[in-house]
Amino acid sequence: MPAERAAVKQDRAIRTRRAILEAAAIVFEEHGYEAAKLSEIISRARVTKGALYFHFASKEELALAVISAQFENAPTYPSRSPKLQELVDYGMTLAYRLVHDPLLRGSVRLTLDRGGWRLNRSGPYLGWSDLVTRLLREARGQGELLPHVVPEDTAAIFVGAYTGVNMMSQSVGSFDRLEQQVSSLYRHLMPGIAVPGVLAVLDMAPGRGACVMAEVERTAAEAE
Amino acid sequence: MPAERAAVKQDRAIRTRRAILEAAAIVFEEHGYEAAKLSEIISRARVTKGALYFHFASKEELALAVISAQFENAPTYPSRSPKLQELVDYGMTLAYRLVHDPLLRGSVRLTLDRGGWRLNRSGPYLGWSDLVTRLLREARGQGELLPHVVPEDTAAIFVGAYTGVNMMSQSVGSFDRLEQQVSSLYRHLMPGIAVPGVLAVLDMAPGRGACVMAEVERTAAEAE
Amino acid sequence: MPAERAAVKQDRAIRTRRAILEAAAIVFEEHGYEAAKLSEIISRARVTKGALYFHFASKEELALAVISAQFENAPTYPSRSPKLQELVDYGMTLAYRLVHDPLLRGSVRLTLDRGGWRLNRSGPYLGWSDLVTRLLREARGQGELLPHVVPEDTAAIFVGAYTGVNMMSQSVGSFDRLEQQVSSLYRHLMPGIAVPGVLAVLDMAPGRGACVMAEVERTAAEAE
Amino acid sequence: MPAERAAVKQDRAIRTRRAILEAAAIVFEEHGYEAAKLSEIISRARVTKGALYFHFASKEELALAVISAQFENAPTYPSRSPKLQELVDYGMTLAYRLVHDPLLRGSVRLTLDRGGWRLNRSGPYLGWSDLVTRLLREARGQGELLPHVVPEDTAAIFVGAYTGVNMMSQSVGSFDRLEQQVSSLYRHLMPGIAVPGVLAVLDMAPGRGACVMAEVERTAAEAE
DNA sequence: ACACTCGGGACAGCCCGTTGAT
DNA sequence: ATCAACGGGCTGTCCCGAGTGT
Repeated sequence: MPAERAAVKQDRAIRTRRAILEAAAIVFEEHGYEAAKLSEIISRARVTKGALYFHFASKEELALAVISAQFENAPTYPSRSPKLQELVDYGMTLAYRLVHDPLLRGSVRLTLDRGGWRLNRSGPYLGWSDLVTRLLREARGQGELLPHVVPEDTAAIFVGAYTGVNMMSQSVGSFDRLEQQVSSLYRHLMPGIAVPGVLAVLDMAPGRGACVMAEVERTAAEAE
Repeated sequence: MPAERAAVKQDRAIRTRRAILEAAAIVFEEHGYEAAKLSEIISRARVTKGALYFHFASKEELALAVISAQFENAPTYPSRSPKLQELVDYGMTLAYRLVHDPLLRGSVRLTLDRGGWRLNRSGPYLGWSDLVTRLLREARGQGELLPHVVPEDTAAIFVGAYTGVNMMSQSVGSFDRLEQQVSSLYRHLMPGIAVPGVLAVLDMAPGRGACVMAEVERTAAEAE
Repeated sequence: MPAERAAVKQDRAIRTRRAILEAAAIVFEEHGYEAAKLSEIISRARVTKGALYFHFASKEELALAVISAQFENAPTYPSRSPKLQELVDYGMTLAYRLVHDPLLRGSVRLTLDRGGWRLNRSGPYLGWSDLVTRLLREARGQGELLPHVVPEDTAAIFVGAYTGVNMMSQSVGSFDRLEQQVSSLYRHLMPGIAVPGVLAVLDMAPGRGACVMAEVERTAAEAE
Repeated sequence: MPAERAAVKQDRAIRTRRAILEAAAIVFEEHGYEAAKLSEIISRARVTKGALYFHFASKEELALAVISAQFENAPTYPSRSPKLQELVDYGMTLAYRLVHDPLLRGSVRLTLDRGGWRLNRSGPYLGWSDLVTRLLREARGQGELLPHVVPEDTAAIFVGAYTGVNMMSQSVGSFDRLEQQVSSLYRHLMPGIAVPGVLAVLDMAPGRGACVMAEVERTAAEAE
């Protein structure tokens, strides 16, 4: 049966592809795009150059594959009553995922390395800035923001600061503390953004990321 | 006069060295350490490989020279009455210098690329974190900080956020707006740090960097 | 059949590897290790640098491969009744092989260039000195040596003199006369080593090398 | 006084030249011509590149200067009654000088490295072979040689063997034993060359070199 | 379809032996 | 006798495709 045969073949192929992708993510994350060597990737993935070349036509394509692999399992977050809580949830969840998913880390590193921020608007990637801007606009509509806040500007600060904290965390090596640092970042930024009433009810604890992820998975399981 | 002769000789050499350094800073800033090619540096500096090798023994040494070149003309800031104003001044001045000094930009990029944050503590460089921590401690001594602020943690957030905003600014290309964005960052962070009385008197305007630099140069000229 | 698959692929690879090895031997022999240029080797072997890099990771590894390639087809000599005849046979055969095998010449040149004599004791190579010493000890046991001969010392002289004659022969360019010169060396040295009775029956003629080699190959063919 | 000043200058210049020459000899001896680096020579001689190029126009000229520096203080040996004793004296003296004069060692190494044996006939260098051949011819004229000896052939063996023993001695590191090994070489070769009557009276002891050198210097001092 | 061995060019960085401006 | 600059060229090795097998 051709279908079955194809399935069998794809099975092994998929495992190989997955191994290459993960190894690539790690190496890209560690050295950046240019400094990453294919040879290290293949030795880490226990495959030969031929295998890699079969799945990915070039180094660049491999990098793009790493970047876009993340979107396949990106979670969708539930709505929250103070809209700003969604903003917090997004950041905390991202921190949680960054700590646990090397592929996502590689993806982020590549995104920062190559072409910088502009390219992120293109492709399937909508851009954090746009997302944050939208959330802030909605929060503004519900009267959660202090009067002087301009959504676009604050979004830019937000994204920049988040990225910087993430980078620093990785560089310092205290990567396991990323969630705490992101939490701390929120606590530093929110007083300048949110009205007191909202600020008081926001949950910005370090464990928030894990909490939300668990909830998301639970609802996903129920839906099925 | 031997001194004069040496001066004459060093004159051209120093110009060459300077040219190499600036070209290197630009290229390093643009591509990062690994991806930067010596050939581009020398073509941009209008020198030959031999000239480069005469002044710098290796690519790494060149990078280190770019990094440390910044400390030679680092300004010293005057004390301020609200201690937090010094923190603002430091950041705003840095932003001002980043915009106007390509060498400094290259230095920062290299500092982020190579070895990350840890290495900065070694050498003559005390590390931004340490500096910020010190300033915060002094501010705490003068009752300028909100009670829940922990200097070390806040310093980490500060440095990370600043770096991220800087990076994003460069990537987006709207580098001329860096001072405004840094100013914006301060306005977002300070409400979570400073007591209201101090917050009201802090000058965090985008022009603050240029203002302080002018003052520094004026006093330097007077001292001489 | 996996063996066959490997054989097919290796076939071309082996030819390439062989070509590189021989070209390298010639170039190394001509210029010595340091002065030898990889570019000359690859142009002489009609391969590209990629091919070379696939088979040998570095210039040094290539040199080591040339050195050790000689041991793979080193012949084993039959025992002789006057033990000293074996000593003669060894030297004459070596001369014969040196004339006809460029790989062996390269190997010898490299052995002399790099690290000198000491390194040869390590690895699979026991060292000419040890071999000669052993043969002399056996000859002593059979009463073939003059009383004042000390095996170790004589072996050192032997090896040194042999090497020097070989070198000179190559340098002068009259390399085709190597066998005659080695023969002459033996005729000069043996009277100071062997007892008259043995000296009279030793075959030290220039053709001895070819003669022994033919015998060795004949027995090898029979064994198979 | 200009003459005196000039003399002073020459004095320093000569010392510099001498220092360069000795450093070059050591480096050339250690690495051979191609592998020797000018940078190592100048650092060892404590001079700058400019100084080197003031005295020697190129690396090759420096090498040639090292080679020919040896002839300036080459001793002239007295005649001996058995002519073969002169041959021994020549070799033993050379061994003595090799051990004590790094410049001579460098010269020999260069002579072997570059162009090999042929070039030695050209230039001011007459060639060991010719010298040995002449001595042997004279010995033949006085009936000191065994009947089957052919001066040219024996000279070739002699020179080759001597060179080889020297090389080996240096490689092994037991360079202090060179005189003993050369002595041993003579003892091995002479029985195949000299008639018994002469062989009995030849002085081939290891101390012979020092002995002859002392004699030479004594007569040189007397002549003056 | 999937995988691997083998080979192809192209530079990058390094560093070396050399000359001009003084 | 110096400092500064030159440009050639070597080794390493990287990213890739052609050819072959399972």
